Amino acid sequence: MVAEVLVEVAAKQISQTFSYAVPSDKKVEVGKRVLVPFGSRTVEGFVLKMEEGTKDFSLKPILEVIDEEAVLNEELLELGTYLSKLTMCSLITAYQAMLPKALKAKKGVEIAKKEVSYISVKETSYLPKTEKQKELFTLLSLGPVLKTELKDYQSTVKTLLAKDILKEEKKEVYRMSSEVEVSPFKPVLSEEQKVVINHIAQKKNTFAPILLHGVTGSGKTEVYMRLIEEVLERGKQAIVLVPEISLTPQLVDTFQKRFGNLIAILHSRLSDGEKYDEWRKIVREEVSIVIGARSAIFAPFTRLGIIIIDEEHTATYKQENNPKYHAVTIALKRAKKHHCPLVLGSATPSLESYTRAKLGVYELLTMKNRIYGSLPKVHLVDMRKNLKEGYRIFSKELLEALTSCFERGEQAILLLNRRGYSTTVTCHDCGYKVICPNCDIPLTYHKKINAMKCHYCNYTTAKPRECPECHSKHIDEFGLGTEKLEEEFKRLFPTISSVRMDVDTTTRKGSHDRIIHDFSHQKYQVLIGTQMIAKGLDFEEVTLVGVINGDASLNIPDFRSAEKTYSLLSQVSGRAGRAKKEGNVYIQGFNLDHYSICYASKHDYEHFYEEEMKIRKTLCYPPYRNLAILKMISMNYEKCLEESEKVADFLKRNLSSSVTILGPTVSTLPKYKNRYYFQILLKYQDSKEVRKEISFLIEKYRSNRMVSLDVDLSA
DNA sequence: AGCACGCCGACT
DNA sequence: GTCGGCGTGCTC
Repeated sequence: MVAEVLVEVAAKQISQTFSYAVPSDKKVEVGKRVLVPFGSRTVEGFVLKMEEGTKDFSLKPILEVIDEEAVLNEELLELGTYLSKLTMCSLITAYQAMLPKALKAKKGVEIAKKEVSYISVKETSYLPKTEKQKELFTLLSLGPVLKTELKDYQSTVKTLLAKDILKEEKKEVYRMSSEVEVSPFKPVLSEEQKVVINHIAQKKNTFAPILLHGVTGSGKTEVYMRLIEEVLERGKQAIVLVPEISLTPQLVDTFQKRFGNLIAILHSRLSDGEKYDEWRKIVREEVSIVIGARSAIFAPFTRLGIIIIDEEHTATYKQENNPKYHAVTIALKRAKKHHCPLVLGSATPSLESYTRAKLGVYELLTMKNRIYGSLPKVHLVDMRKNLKEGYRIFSKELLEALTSCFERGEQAILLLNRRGYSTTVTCHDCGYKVICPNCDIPLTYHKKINAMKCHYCNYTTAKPRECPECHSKHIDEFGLGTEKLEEEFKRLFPTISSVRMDVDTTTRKGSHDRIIHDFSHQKYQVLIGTQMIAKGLDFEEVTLVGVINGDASLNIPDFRSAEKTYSLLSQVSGRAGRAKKEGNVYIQGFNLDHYSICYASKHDYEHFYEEEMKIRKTLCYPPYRNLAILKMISMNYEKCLEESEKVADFLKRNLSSSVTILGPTVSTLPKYKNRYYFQILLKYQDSKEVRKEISFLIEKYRSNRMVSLDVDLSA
């Protein structure tokens, strides 16, 4: 037998397999990982094919089979080829991206099953001799006991084990076996929910992509759960994607109360061992539901009955490193394969999805009303006016609203999408700004650690006492971050308890959960945070949301900045007044006339969509055109620019005039970790010629050590 | 990606 | 004359 092996070597290399002889004593199978000699070293790889016969006796043999069971089943093998073609990455990169770390083909990564030992009596006729032995046998009389629970009898156990009177049995345990209590309670469905559920349930065993446009608080989670119940009844399985699961512990909680331990959970905050265990629960079909972030779309279920993508518009569904795929694209592929519905849920659908729904590519289902009460009232607060009156961080309006909110004993959320204490450290006299030596962007001052940090590469350095340029002592912090906002809040409301949630306060595992748990149990009256507090949280007692610098996100140079602003404001507004009490939202800013803010304040998605689509059309941006971003990366600035120009020239010469080629220009992040970034933007309709030329370029730059080329086809 | 092979500059 | 610089190309 000959096995075709895709070796783990060369992330850049094209998808080429190598043939190896299969030793007769080894259980080589397609989809398993094997160890093979490769050049002068030994590498891991995936078996992709098995063929009869060995004409070529010069073939090297497979050295070792790593897996007992294949890690890539037939569907995943096929999905990998799709992924590599879609994103123009190598096949090996595709497969590695689909698997948890423990199952990737990579040497040095060894993550084992977790086992515990149970002690039980083997020789029942044995009569305990000592006092210690008698005690031990009483403990064991009820059945096997965990070895770790017999610490006081360690030596006794050891002796009796050696004498073959006791026996030790190892049992595999999952690192995340949470005993959850299933609650039989199910809420009464609203009319809207019933319509949606019935409609989607009819689509069983059919490929049916559906956009579920439901306002915040309209009860999408309950819809998902009812649909899944129906799927499980038919013996099928479900994948639920959420933006970042550690930020949505409430959704996980709700699901666990309904489905108990039928759920596997996959997200970035799990340890490698935990991910491995969750993955195996799926493979062994011990669970029927997966809730997870982006990569959970590759969960190896074989009888998928539904795929649900919550908060479909979220940017985290797009992977930013290779392979640069969008989870929705993969979901469509899998739903088609399994003949099942794909539900994309959002209060603020992406323009791409909404357009597809309008064109009939997706079916559009709408939920316009909240289960309880109505949408909150949104107040736009002009900070120019407030500044003149001496209100700097908190406006007069927001201060009054906060005061009365606290008087009523209700909770509030304050959003500022900027972490740290201040945005920059600047010299008053010469204007010098402290920048990151690796990324050339201003460093952010963090008061708690009394240091400045780069928010991109995490470079940290002490704050200078004087200006490094002109030696003036007047060097100080400018701008506002959550750390300072919290400090200012505490100064203004010394008796009100508050908690801050951003990257800096949630580095430890479980700290998200703790903050959210404590806030929902009224331990704090105010939650202050960055955008991570905007999504999916459901706090009944929150009646007030304040957004500081609500227009700041409009200034980022991204064609989606208006869309992101609209959705961020809608999402965070949606946190207010989710129970019976009325909610109020205050959005502070300097540029509140912008249509994204106006329409967000009126909860008017339809008009926002129309307005934004006009701009996308004029500027030839998605969904009217496809985008490809080519990035040239090098440590050497001149070389980087030079090669970028060559690439742009090449594209201009070889692509038809229907493709718009912009650049090269410096990237949105011109320097990162000491590497320079130039980019070329392609706007096109037909992807065939674009893909052809880009694949030529990828091949060309594959071996270039000076400059590397990075391609994003799903921007 | 590694790692060898290979062809040119500064040294014991 | 050698040691080592890193450019080029191959790995079943």
